[in-house]
Amino acid sequence: MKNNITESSKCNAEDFPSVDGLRMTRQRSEVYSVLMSYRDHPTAGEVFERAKENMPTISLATVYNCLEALVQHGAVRQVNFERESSRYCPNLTEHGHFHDEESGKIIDVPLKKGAKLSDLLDLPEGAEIDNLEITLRGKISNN
Amino acid sequence: MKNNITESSKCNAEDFPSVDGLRMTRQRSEVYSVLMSYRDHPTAGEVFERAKENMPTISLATVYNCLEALVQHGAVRQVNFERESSRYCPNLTEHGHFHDEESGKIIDVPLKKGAKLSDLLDLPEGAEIDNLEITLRGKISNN
DNA sequence: TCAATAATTAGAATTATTCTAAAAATAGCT
DNA sequence: AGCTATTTTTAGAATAATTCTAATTATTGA
Ligand SMILES: [Mn+2]
Ligand SMILES: [Mn+2]
Ligand SMILES: [Zn+2]
Ligand SMILES: [Zn+2]
Repeated sequence: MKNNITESSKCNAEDFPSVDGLRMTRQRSEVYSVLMSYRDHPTAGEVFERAKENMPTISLATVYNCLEALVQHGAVRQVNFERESSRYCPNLTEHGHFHDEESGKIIDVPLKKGAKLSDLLDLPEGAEIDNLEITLRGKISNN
Repeated sequence: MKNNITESSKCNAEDFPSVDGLRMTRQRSEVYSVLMSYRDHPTAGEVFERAKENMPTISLATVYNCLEALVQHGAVRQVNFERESSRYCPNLTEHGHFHDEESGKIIDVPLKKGAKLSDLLDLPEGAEIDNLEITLRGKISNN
């Protein structure tokens, strides 16, 4: 029952009126609410399909523009798996992504609190990390 | 003076005659030696340019085919940065990649020996990891 | 030697994304 | 409110990395 969006738990664009220094147009608000409501990792095309339900006139170019604006303002994250189309993630906590090969699902993988990256990696001398991406692929053996 | 390929240290295709269960054609051998000689992270296009120096008739389609075969047989690794073209890595030890925003260079980041991924990540119950990709972007402050 | 299979090749096709340029919306004045 | 500058949206064209197609060439192994 985790992360299951019921009809009554769905949000509307007006529930997300502002993102820091970004002018909130109707389209940006709609795209943002699509991501905040269904908390999965849709592609731009999937965001487009969902956004059209509420706003049938929105264009794919605008969805790309809105996603870019939201990413640049740190409101959502862009995640990439191999060469597949980019996906967009509403979870702003530090986390990686596990791609389940069986179900195709993408699962957020939280970074353990207090864990330091430098415990795992031999970082280059003087490296200042602006961005970290951790991607896992595999299966979930449920028995 | 690390990882500097001098003229005399360059290798030729015949220095890499075999990769486990993969039929070693002239083209595959050439592509493989390009990767093993210059130990950086070239794109398919860059591999193509380098391979043509020794084998002017090789085609880009073949370079893509060879790279795919080498990746599938675990002889080289494919690495992706955001939506850029794929790059190919000859380093088979477990490591991540640091993309230096200033120089554009890609630096291998070794995993510390003995470090466990589960110390850093809250992996999903029963996750069997087939593939791990760690990508870092940032600057190197040298002072 | 001779089929069967696999690899290479040039060029066409695909597809996610970006670009272009015109229309619409918005913001900041007066 | 009107006016103007700026930003955003939009449809459709363009781009570019990669994959596909179908013909040719190379290799295997009976
Ligand atoms: Mn998938
Ligand atoms: Mn770069
Ligand atoms: Zn996520
Ligand atoms: Zn590498």
